[in-house]
Amino acid sequence: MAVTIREVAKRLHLSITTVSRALDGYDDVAAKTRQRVIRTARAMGYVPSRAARQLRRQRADTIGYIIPGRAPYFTDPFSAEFIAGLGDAATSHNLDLLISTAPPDSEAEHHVYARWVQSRQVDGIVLSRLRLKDWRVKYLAQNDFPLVAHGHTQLRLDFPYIEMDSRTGFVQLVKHLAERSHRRIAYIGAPAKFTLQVERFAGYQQGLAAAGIACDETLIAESDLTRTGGYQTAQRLLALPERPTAIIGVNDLTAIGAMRAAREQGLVVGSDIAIAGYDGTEDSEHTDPPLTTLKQPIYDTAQRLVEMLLKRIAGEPLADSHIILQPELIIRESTNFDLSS
Amino acid sequence: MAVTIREVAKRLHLSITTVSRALDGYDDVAAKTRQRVIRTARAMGYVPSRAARQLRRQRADTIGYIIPGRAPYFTDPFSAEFIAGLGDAATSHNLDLLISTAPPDSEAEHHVYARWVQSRQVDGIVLSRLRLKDWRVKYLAQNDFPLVAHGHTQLRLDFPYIEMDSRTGFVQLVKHLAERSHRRIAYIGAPAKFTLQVERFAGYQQGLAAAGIACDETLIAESDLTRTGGYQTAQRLLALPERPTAIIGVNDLTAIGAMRAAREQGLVVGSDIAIAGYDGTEDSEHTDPPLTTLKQPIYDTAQRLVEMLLKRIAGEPLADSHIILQPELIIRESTNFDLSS
DNA sequence: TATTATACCCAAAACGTTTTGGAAAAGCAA
DNA sequence: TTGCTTTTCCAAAACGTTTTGGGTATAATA
Repeated sequence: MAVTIREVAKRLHLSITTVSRALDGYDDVAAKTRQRVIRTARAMGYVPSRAARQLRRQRADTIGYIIPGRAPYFTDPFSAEFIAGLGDAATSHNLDLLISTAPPDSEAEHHVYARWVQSRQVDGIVLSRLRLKDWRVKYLAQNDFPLVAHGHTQLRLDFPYIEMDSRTGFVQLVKHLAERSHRRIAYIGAPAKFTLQVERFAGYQQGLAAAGIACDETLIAESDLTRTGGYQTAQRLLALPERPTAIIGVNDLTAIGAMRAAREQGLVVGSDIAIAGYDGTEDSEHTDPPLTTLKQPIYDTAQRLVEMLLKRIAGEPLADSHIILQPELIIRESTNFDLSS
Repeated sequence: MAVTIREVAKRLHLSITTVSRALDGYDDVAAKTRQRVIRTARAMGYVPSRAARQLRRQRADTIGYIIPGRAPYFTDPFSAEFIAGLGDAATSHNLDLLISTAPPDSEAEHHVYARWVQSRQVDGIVLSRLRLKDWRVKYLAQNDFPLVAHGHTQLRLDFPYIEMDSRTGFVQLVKHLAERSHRRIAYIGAPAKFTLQVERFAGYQQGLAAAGIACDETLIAESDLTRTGGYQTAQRLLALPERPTAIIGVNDLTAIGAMRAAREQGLVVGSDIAIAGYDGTEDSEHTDPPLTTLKQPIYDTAQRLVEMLLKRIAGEPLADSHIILQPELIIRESTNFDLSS
């Protein structure tokens, strides 16, 4: 059985109050006593019971994050990198990170959030992949529960977030392609309920308009943010009577799937067809050819979000609660050629 | 403020004992009363305080898993898929999953494990990427703390695990290559402290021996399980006076990095050179060409591990505490050609 | 010397559950 | 009616902390 503060106190012939306060660094305990306490506590391997502390302090020192889990989405590098960022930030602030899985908008998702909020086992929640009308935001705001998000919603609710200006990013990307003589630029998107889809798609359209290219409905397709989804959707696009000369994926995974589809049609990516993605995950560096992408700082964003969340939990004001970052256009061989040459 | 059991009791003019027992399904409360309790509890949005329950019950209903975090490793698909499996299994058993990050064998890693064990905030721990002399296993076993692992160690300690027979897998893989006329088969491994490296490397050597190929030291290199590591290491191997005709990566990421290096040398993977990996993550399907790999059921393994862990925690006997699975050799175009033709 | 300030320590309450060990009420048998 | 079960409920203890509100020496001041 683990050692409790009572045993430490007994060993030292002190009250548990004094032991507690010595360890917490209060100044109403003699320096000498504090030393004794700290030493024996360590020697005895004393670590406060998390549950007891949580109960008394009424906070959990834990933040929560929910990933889609397996079906219908599969784990993607975005989540992995995001979790790494959250985890490292949590560790460095002496927090714990609680993870759960639930498919977006499922019954299970409602359950998990409700449980976490009501049972007070997390002090705050990090959201990603926001949806236009995100019930999670509504729910958490309603319960006055601390949240921060990667991305925003269409709701009239104020909450701290970090967001990529992916619209502008996609405008740049389309421009880049148009400058290389592409006119038939396809777009493989995500379900329309995701904010990221709306933003990126708007950028795509704006980019087309800026380049004076009419928007061709047949070149617009929806997929599910996975490699396999991108692959299947691209197959359809490439089977069109007049196939696109460029494909933009809503994320890198989609683009990677599209590259495979193109190869299987006997097309050489980087000369017959251009393909680009979004995210700038490590994958994109190692594809054949390396993938042009819009890079967002996933890991760092996760870290910053944790810091924002901590401030929100502590009730401190946020210097800047709506942070907008520019993704970086990384041009690689998958698009870096002129179609007409 | 969240609603407590006391408020529910007051509303119903019952004792908190009765409310508690009604909700927990004891049979010493009248059916009618139970209905009333359940209904109002739900109506009031009552959820038991996790901390209070943990404190009283002396268990956390939480399992822990620690990932490397960012440096020096980067998030890889293995972790992502493993976490998805753990998370889904945890959810379906009404558990929580606590995640932390710490670089292998670091000071921080010791800290996290010690804290989790001593503060009783998790009931059990899942380990992956075991090391030959894994201090974590020693430490947990010493403290009689429930653990399950993906892989084993060289220590004389008994604990439940699921393990891949990756040795046999690599033997098959080498055989596959040898049958296609390869004699210069390189191997890019991981640091020797990992069990997986020892096993897979042994399989590589055994496979060479079986094919009557002398082991050439210059074709053996160590990397760090990342794409970038595989890329850099492969560059060195390909710069040898007599370059290898096949490269086996200790995992898919390494192989993916190697593919890139090969392409950059102007080699065509799948005809000039063969490259294969291990893991069978989704990445491997979409590379160019698709990557030959040894597939292991990461997601399912994680799920099964959680179930084993739960039994260990409950003190129930395990029907089978050392499970050994065969990886499946998936032959794709990256190796499926004969060198001499 | 008497008073006050300072330094150090502690008992008890509280956090919100679950569990123990009955007690009261109701039903049944004699 | 009396005694015995059975059913239904509950008071109080316990889990291990932190925090509140003093209390008791010792030192400083008058």
